[in-house]
Order: sequence, then C-alpha cells, then structure tokens
Amino acid sequence: MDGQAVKVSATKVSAIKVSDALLEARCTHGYQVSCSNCRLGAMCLPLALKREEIDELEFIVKRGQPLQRGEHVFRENDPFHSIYAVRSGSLKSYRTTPDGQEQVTGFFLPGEIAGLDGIGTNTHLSSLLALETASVCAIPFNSLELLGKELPHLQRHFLRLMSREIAEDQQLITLLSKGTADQKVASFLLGISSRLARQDLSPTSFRLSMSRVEIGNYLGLTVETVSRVFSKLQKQFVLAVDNKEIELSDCDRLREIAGIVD
Amino acid sequence: MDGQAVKVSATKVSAIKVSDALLEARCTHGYQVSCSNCRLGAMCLPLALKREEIDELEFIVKRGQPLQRGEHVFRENDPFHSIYAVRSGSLKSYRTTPDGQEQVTGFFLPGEIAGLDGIGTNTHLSSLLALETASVCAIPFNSLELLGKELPHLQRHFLRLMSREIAEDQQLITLLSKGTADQKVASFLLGISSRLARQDLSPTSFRLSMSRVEIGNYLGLTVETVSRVFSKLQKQFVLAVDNKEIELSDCDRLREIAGIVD
DNA sequence: TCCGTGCCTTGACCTAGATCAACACAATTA
DNA sequence: TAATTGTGTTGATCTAGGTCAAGGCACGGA
Repeated sequence: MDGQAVKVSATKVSAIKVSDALLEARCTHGYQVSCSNCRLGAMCLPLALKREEIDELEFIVKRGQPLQRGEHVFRENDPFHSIYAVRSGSLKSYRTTPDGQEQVTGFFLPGEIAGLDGIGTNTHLSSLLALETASVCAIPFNSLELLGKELPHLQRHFLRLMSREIAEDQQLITLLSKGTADQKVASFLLGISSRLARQDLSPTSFRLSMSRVEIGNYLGLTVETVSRVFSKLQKQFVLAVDNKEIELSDCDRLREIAGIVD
Repeated sequence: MDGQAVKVSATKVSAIKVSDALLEARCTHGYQVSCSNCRLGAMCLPLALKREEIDELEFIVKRGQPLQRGEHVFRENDPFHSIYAVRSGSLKSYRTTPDGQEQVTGFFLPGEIAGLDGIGTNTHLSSLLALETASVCAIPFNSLELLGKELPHLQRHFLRLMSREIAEDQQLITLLSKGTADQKVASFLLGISSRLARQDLSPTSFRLSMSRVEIGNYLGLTVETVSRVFSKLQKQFVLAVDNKEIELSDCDRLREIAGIVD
C-alpha cells in the first residue's frame, strides 16, 4: 500500500501534496533519525544552530521513506511547498526544454539542499529524481520562513545556501561556456570528489550514481565524448575507470587538466 | 576630488568601502530620488511593500552618483557588504577564471539586483562594471537582513529575487549546454527585449550597451560567430542591425529560432 | 584633415566534438 | 541457455563554430 502510493507520486504530475502527506505520515511511524543526531547535521541546514534551535527546526522537518531509483521527489510545474535536504543516496535535477529535450541542472548528494529554484515562482521549475535508493527530508518553506524570523542564524544560513547555489551555477556557466571536453569532465570529477570529502568519504575512490548520458547532458557533451575522455584519462594514468567505479590516481594532474577551475 | 575618488575605486582592489562611503556621503547632498517616487519601484525591491514599509527601506538604501562607463561597483574578492539595485544605465558582472580569462555572467538593467552571489561567502565572487553611464543604489545587506525581520513582505520578496536568479542561471545553463549559435543569440535578444518591456521601453527597437565581444563571451561564442549570426538574421529580415542599434522585425520568427526557450 | 585605436564584419580555413554505426558486456527475462 | 535490453566503448566521418587574416567604419586627438 505504501509502495503503491509512492508509485503514484512518481507518475502523477501534481504529486507533491501526496508525497508531502506521505512524508508526514511516516514521521509518526518513528521512522526517522532526528536532526540533532543526523550525521549530516554539520553540513545541512542545522549548521550554525544551537542545540535548542536545532530542536525547533527538527519540529518542522518531515523525513521520508526511501525513494526508489527513478522516483521523483517533485516535477517541473508542481506547486512549490518544500525544499528538500538529501539524507542518503543521490538525485538529479533536470528541466525539460520546450522542444522536449532534457537538461540536467545538478546532482545532489547527502547534506545538500534541492528545490531552491521554486521559491521565486511558487512552482518548481525543475524536476528532482532519485538516481539510486535515496531518502530526503522535506522542509516546508512556510514553516522555515516563520522559524527563520525567530532564528537569525537559520535565516542567514539559508540565504547563504541560496547564494552558494547561485555561485555554483555561475561556476558551471563558466565551465560550459569556456571549457573543453577534458576540462569539463575533469572539473566534474573534482567537484564530485570534494563533495564526497565533505561527507568524510573517500575523495579518490567512488562510484558514480549517474550514467554517462546524464554526465554528458549535464556538461553539454555527448555520451561518446564523455566515454572517450574517461578512456583517455585512463590511458594517461590520471584515473582508473571500471564502469561506474572511479579511482582518481593523480588528482594534481586532474586539477591541471581542469584548469584549476575548482 | 570626487572624480578622483571614483577613479581610485575603479582601480584599487578593495575599493568597496570607499565606494560605499562615497555613496552615503552623496545622500546628504540631496542628490537622490526616494524609493517611493522612483519610477522603478514596481520592479525593484520595494515591490509588494506598503507605503510606510517603503519609507523604512528607503532609510537604509544609499544612492550613488552616476558611474562612468568602465567603472567598477565592486570587484571579485572584495568583501561583501551590500547588494546593488540598478537605477539607470546597464552593467555587466563577470568572473576571472584561474587562467586569466574573463567570463561574463550577466547583464543588469534598471530595476535589477546585482551582487547576490556574495552573500554565501561574504566575499564578492564576481565583479560588477558599468557598461555605460549608470547609477546604482547600494543596499547594505546587514540592514536589509534586520529590516527583513520586521517586514515579512520584504524578506519574502528578497528570497524570491534570489530564487529567480537561480532559475535564470539555470536557464542560461540550458542554453549554453544545448543551444546552437543561432538559438543563443536569438534567446539573448529576446531576453533583453522582454527586460526592456518591463521598463516600458520599446521591446523591438533598442541599443545594446554591450559589445559583440561581451555578448559572445556571455553566450560562449566568439565575436565572429555573434557577428555572423547578426548578419544572417538581418539577411532573413528577422532583425535590422546598425552597429549597436537593434530592431526586431519579426519576433515570432526570432522566438522560433530561439526554440521558444524564453 | 589625417592618423590612430577600437569595434565590427567578412572570408578562408581547420579542428573539437557531434553524429552515425558497430560492437561489447552485464543484468534480466523467457 | 538463449534472447533481450540497457549501458558503455570505440572507430569513421561530418560539421558547427573556432581561428586566422584582412579590411571597413566611426570617433577622438593633434
């Protein structure tokens, strides 16, 4: 029954309400970890909050049951209610261009916040999809706004997050606009690497949860080109590739190739 | 003396404090228009504020003397203190890549807000430069934050602005990633056109304040390509180009070419 | 008036990456 | 076990847009 409800939320266009309700329902099942003992606390929203303040935040956050690979958290044009913190797994956000093409606009790893682009229009302008089994916390934006008024730290941290997203998007713009295929791929890998490092995971040995197609789409390259660059870098002993399994053997060289844009 | 101070602010790296002080000084000279009778009110920060609320905002805004073409409002790595609302003229923001190249990240027209990417790091990550004689209002971020706590409308509107910037950047990402030269140029022109329309200026006949180089840089194209696309569109009677003077003769066709991405 | 100097345009190439096509290799299903 | 499907790799070609080079036109200074 639960499973079915989730299926609906993955296929129906205006599914977010259902999804939110589900998330909320599950909270009562004692399913969640609390913000204060979540191992991501330090990089997620609670950053810079005092103990009591975290408890207040805790109160509005809704934790959800794991999403299956391919399930949506929200879709383009869904009404905007919440932003989403990734608890585990990974997701991608993407937009559909008027001519039906898909543009991947970002990948989200644990501790990162998705859905910020919906605030301006009260409508999500991108879709958010699980790349593998993943779980997210929904943070209702209205409640967050109210709480922000009481907790200046929170308010400020939230603005920081938004600003950082702007800065990151502009970094990507530069990469897309000026970078060669090699630079793009190298920067991408370094980006993933440093985000894994923030989670205290190995920055040199990891598994890519996204396909080559998705990487190419994100970087403005074709699959073939992504694949060729991987092969080339492997031949140069910069990295070792085994399908999705990546090992960065020579980060310095990789940084050189990326143009130290990161 | 004024002129000299301004010169300094354009060449010195950490010039923002000087600049801010100047802006403030000028306020006392009775130089400014007030927010409440500024013709841009409807699209700038005061949007959605009540009369008394605007007066409060007014109190923290610092209006500056016109900037000359080529002068900086702030530069990359300057400490972040204020965001800037464009009152007249136009500006560009840009970043310098590690290898010294410049990447134009945006153009700003009257009523638009620049400098939002500095909030996250307390440091400006891009530079802001006047493309022609222009004037901006500096809005100290600390004051804005405080005021936002009292005025929920303001707070919310500000978040909206940031979110909109994210959404716009993502639009640009899509364009850069998937677009052909024709689509890029067409989208660019349509974008300018609709932003002029918001100011009640002609959306079909206008003067570009940025050079071909800057347009190309922004769109990830070379000058030559931009020039060729302009010529081609002119030959097809989609637009008439006379140096910086542009006339959109066939907006529908232009939208078609752009792929109606706008 | 003449001479820079800065843009812009146009033409003739050339190359990075797209496109097309074939194949490899799991993992999934019959 | 064979057939199927999804995903990744590799090679052969093609092309959009980059690069290089030449020239035009407008504006400012002497």
